[in-house]
Amino acid sequence: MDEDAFLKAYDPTAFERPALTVDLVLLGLSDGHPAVLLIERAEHPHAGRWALPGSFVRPDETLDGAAARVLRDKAGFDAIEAERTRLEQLYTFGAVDRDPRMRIVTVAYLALLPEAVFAQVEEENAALSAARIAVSWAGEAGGPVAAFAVRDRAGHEALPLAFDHADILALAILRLRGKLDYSDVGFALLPESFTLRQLQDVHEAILGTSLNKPAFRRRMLDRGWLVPTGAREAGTSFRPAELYRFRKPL
Amino acid sequence: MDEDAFLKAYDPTAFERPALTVDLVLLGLSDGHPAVLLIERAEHPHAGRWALPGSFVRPDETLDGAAARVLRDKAGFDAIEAERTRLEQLYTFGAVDRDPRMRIVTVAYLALLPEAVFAQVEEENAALSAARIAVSWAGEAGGPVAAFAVRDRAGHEALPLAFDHADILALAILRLRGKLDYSDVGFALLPESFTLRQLQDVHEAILGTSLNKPAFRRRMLDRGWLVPTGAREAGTSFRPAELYRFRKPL
DNA sequence: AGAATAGTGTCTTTCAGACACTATCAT
DNA sequence: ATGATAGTGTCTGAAAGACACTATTCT
Repeated sequence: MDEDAFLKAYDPTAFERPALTVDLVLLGLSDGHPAVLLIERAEHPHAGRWALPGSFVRPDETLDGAAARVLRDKAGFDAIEAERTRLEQLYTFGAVDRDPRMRIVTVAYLALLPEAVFAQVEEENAALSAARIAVSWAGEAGGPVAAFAVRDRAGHEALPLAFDHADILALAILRLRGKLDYSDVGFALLPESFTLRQLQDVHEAILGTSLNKPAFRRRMLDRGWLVPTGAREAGTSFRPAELYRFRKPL
Repeated sequence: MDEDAFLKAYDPTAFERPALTVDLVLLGLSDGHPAVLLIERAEHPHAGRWALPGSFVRPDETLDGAAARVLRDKAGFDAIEAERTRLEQLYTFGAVDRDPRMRIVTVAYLALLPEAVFAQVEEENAALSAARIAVSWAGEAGGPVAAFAVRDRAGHEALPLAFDHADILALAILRLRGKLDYSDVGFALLPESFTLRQLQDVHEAILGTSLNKPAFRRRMLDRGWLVPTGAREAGTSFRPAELYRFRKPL
């Protein structure tokens, strides 16, 4: 049986196709802690639960294109912000019953938002809320991830996520953690200029561990990706730290 | 505009959906070199070109399930072999014009086959051929990958790949390379028992570099994943190397 | 001056690369 | 014995962890 015979036997127009969507994990920092932008579902299925922003993929757009459209239409990014935001494909989720309405396969994307953008989007877009992420460290090899509402975290109650979006979120954190050390993702969450302490805090928040200060500074400075701005932190009641800017390696 | 309004506006049953397929990158070693199993397309589109084995995703199966089905039906794996083979999702390709017939989005999977399985499948399944992979190292950051027929490599002419399958193959090699150092993928290509030299050869073939022998041995043995079998290599005209078995870390 | 954090000097340990050396097997 | 590869001992240098120390700014 060769491929063409197979294609005839399974003529796609004659059979039902799964629906295809994209879902976006929009990560940022809220109070120095990792957080994600979520939409509260108003109607069922999963009414009252929180979902990642997403959309169906149209026949005439790429997957990346669909993800970029969600960024504009559902997260309210303007063209410039959307252009600047780097969307990275994360994984494709295809469990048969992941949506109770019908068979839907979703391609998950991950984007890291600078603190200012993250806060602004959450403020301007009433449909979106920032939810702090809490990671359970059961097995050290990447346990389950729970999301908490960043505003209503007095009781530390978990925000219920819709569909399999908790799995998607967990994978996003793991991906981020894996790339933290050898890529420039650590800078994507920070504003234009930042201190080394802020950078270290971001790394520690994502990794869930504490890092050695001199070693961290050495590694970061030796890479040559940091340019001192000459300016210093303002508004502290102690010695202000020097501000650095991230410059992509040549 | 909230999600439900959006869902109403884009009722998926009212609009055309992309078709969804899975494609498998079945990697193995041929003569110590990385190779992939390909199917020569008999009819157009892309007649005469070589394609990764794949299939449409059925409504009642997961993506992983569809990939496993291709392994059995198109690659001719029996149930036991298919069970043993670990399929890993690689990436989802969604360019609008990647297939000339219609809009098809494909989820690519990667599997590593032990030498014996690789050779056996190629021999028994007339539709499949092993093609050696050649990697161009233009930019050091992962340049284009070309596939050569392993049998007809006298002239070193590139095998033309169908659709965007060259891109898929290139990404598979990059993924493999990235995981080689911190995972156990290096063992998946080797037979049950193997020498440290064979293991090093596999690593060098995938990385495209030569490695330091004492350092390599130290790293591998210190990980505690290797168990000496007590037996030794046979059939050499020199000192036979000790054979090791891979044991998963506890 | 005191408090609080920024930033550095240095010792130790760990580990990869390099190189030379010894060990062992077939012929 | 010879040839060829397996396998190891050891030196060196690079880099991380630990710790203590100095520096700087605000109140």
